[in-house]
Amino acid sequence: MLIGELAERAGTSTRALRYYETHGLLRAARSANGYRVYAETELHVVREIRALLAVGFGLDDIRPFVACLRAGNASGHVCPDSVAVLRRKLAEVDAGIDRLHAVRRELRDQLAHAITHREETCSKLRRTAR
Amino acid sequence: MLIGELAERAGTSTRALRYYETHGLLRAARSANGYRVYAETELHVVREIRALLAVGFGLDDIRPFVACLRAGNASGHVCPDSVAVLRRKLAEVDAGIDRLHAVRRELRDQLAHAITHREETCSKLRRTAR
DNA sequence: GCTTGCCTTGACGCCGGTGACAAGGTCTAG
DNA sequence: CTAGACCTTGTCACCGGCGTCAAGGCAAGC
Repeated sequence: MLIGELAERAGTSTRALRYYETHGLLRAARSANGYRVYAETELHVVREIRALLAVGFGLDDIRPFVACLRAGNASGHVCPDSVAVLRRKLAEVDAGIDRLHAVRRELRDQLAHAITHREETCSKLRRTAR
Repeated sequence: MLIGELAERAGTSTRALRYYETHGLLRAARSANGYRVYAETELHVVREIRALLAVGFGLDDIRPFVACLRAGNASGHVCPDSVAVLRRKLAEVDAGIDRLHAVRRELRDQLAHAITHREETCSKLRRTAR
């Protein structure tokens, strides 16, 4: 399987595949003419990568999952390193949610304040605008 | 007030202030030698900018708030354009929270699945690891 | 042999808000 | 006169996951 076919089957671009390779996530043999030749299993690897990227993982986070797949597991999630990353990401997501809630509160307060004081303050603005 | 003093009083860097100026947020007169000379009011502008950046706004989002301040309002939040941005940002934050919740659910499920299948699948990994 | 379509590496662009550095002008105190 | 503490513009670097173009090699059908 050449890079174009893999890209199409995985629903991504050749550029992305080469990028994953330079970052140690994908493996390819080389044919006599220098073309990358992929094993069938790499398709699963690429799909794992894409799925995790879509969830918001970085390439570094994904590395353990790929290693887990290569170790012969049906899922990349079952190895200790993967689980550790999953836990860490879960904590990060929780932190992100908290932060967004704080921002949301502040935005709502500012919005409420803005609407309350709209009459008095914007009368001045309306006068200057005309 | 020169740029160094404004930077220190606002708790930021001269680099940032020049950046804000190139993006149309800050205004400065020039003295005979070419130095930027800031009016006292620019301090409030810079503080508004920093506060909004800290909440997660981009410079483009901040522009209406600065305009609102310059129009003579005590707060940059009270003008229609600012309120529109606040509403939009609030919606964005809500969307972000929803997305993170979805991610969180998925992570939790994958984590649960990984732990459930740890025994059967990782026995193979442990054997290869040794 | 020519075209077409695949493949290769290399390198720049993006987005946003700076940090950091270069090479110079200016002002003030000693 | 000089040191040093300001100021100026301009440029590169960063982060991440690619898109995109450049310039070229290789395979296959006509």
